[in-house]
Amino acid sequence: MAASIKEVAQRAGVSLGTVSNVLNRPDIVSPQTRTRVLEAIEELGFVRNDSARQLRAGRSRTVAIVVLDVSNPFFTDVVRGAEAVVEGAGGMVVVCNSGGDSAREHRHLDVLEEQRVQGILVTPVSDGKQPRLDRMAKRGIPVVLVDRGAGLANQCSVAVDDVLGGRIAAQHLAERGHKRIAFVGGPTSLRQVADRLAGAQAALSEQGLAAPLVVETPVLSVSAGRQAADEVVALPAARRPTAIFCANDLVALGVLQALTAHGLRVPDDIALVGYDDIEFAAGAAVPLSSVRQPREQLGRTAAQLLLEESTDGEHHEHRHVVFQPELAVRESSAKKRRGTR
Amino acid sequence: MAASIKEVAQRAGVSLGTVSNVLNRPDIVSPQTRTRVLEAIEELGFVRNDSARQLRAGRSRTVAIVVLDVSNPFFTDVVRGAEAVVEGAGGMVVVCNSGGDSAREHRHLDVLEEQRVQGILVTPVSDGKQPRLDRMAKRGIPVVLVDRGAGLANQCSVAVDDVLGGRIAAQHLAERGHKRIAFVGGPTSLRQVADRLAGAQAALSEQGLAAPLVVETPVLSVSAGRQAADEVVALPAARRPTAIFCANDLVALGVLQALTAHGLRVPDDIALVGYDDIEFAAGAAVPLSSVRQPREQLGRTAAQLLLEESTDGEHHEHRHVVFQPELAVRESSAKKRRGTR
DNA sequence: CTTCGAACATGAAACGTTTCATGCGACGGA
DNA sequence: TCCGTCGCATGAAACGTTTCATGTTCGAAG
Repeated sequence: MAASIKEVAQRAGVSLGTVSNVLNRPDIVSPQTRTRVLEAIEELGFVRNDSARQLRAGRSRTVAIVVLDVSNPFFTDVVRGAEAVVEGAGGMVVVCNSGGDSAREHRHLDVLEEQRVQGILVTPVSDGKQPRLDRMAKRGIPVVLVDRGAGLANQCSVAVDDVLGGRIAAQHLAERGHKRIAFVGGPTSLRQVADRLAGAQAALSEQGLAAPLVVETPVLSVSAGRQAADEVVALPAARRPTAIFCANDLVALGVLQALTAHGLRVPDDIALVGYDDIEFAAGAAVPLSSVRQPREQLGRTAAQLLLEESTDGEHHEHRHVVFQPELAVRESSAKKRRGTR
Repeated sequence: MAASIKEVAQRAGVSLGTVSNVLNRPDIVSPQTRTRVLEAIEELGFVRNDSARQLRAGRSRTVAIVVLDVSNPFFTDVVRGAEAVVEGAGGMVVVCNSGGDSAREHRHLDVLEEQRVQGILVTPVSDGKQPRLDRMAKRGIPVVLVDRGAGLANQCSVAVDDVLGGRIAAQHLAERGHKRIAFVGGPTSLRQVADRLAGAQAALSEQGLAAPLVVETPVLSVSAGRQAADEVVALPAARRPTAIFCANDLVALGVLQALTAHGLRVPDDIALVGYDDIEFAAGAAVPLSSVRQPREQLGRTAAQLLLEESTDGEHHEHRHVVFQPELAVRESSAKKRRGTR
């Protein structure tokens, strides 16, 4: 069905090698032959067979990114960043979705390995050691870890400093004059949640403030946030926090809704800071202050590291890049707290 | 670097063809030879070269999906649906992101064609005729259009009936006793918006109700919704609608925020229905009624049509499947309007 | 003891490229 | 006139599989 180089050669009345030259080094073939070949290609609707090309060449121009969840805006932004870099370098990105399922991740990696992709950006499902990935690294397939396992020896990695993020948020609230601050989010078994909490605790203790009241939620969702806020509201006024730092914007939105429903005003009665700066944070009823991660940047850098490693080959020095989050200050934490308490 | 079948054969002391048999039809090779080969594979860390396999076999087990926007939950759900079906059939899905950019779409399709993928699910950037896609169809690459161009002759397609969606929403509000209903959304040059509006208009006219007040927005966003709601609120009470149907949930959320800010209660003063049933619709301050599209189903069906076409080959009858949206009724439109006016 | 078939294993051909050493004119300089 | 070069085209080899017609061996049936 599909025409091959051979048929093109025949039709153009040239040899097979010449057609290949037209395709790959058009400058070394005479203009007239070239146009003749190009015409033949056009007429036959010839499309290069990438399998054959790759088989011969040994290398591919495809970079894969295996994400935990295609529907998570964090990853989609990372993907966009990676695309920008890879396409800029003439390559192509394919996105694979592990969906947090270890078996699917495994299957994806298998296939990608068989495809001999140029390299893989991956946020592995499990956080620990990765013999699988080590093996690939050893085999010469560049792997860059995204938002995971900074510090492993066999791969480059990019990540965002969640401890710092928690610190920034808490510091901001402290500067605004808040003394009783709560942390809402969970489960703390998630590294991200634990880090953000740790950062907040550290910042508060440095400022000489009391440790935050921690309201742990089972998941990071709007409704979990609402329930947690109900608990907070139920506290006697004297012990009620004047500010809440949420582990994530979904939780923060839930908290915001519940507070509003109870007649408490944000930020006057209780200030609020979220995390992730999702699209809805700025669009919330009270625009939400939120810790922003440089998501596209993360993807761009990951892709750059990958391409570097791909070029360097053998003697590549693995690097671990850690980005700093920053705070987007909006109305939910805008005002200075007047007076003490 | 990477071991080949030949080396495996050598190490296992068998012929090259036998190794291939172990890989592809393990049953026809004796257990002892098989284990010997498998051991060799293990020891050498052999990984099949898919390029060679595909070159020889001529066909691929990869299905591509080219989406308009990876960060749009609509598409990510479609992707998940397609993945379920394709992986169930032993294939693999790769996701490509055109980002609404025609040139990128083109490049993606080029590459996919070169890769000889099994088929392509695509929501083309431009809505009209697609000589490009026709060409692929002619060449025998199955293409299924997603949410576009139902009615074109050369491809299968799946879509959701937006006219019906608009109709359902308006009907629901009419049943709740609303007489003055507004439509907020735009630009109406978007087919989706126009269809939803048309459906709403049809339903209202059938019910003998006045045509809806149309507040056109420049885009479908939260802030556009807020602005539109400001306009509505500014109307004299006698002309103010008692219900608003929004072209999309983002707009509806904006409207909800603005109404609340103006002291109007939802649904008591004004009822609200959105479209898309995004995750935040149920989690909004007032849980939002919304027209839900069967997004995963869309992806599943698209993938099924693709696989069918792939199997049928020549004499395949293109099909156009249109799904019906349904209304998720929540608090924002829950109550019956008491009395007339 | 021969013959047949079953059960496996074998090796060469083919898939469509890219690459590279080689061929072939023509042209300019000695 | 001859040689060296330059510019371009050529064709065969190689990439790693799968497939298929062809061996080979062994045991059972005649």
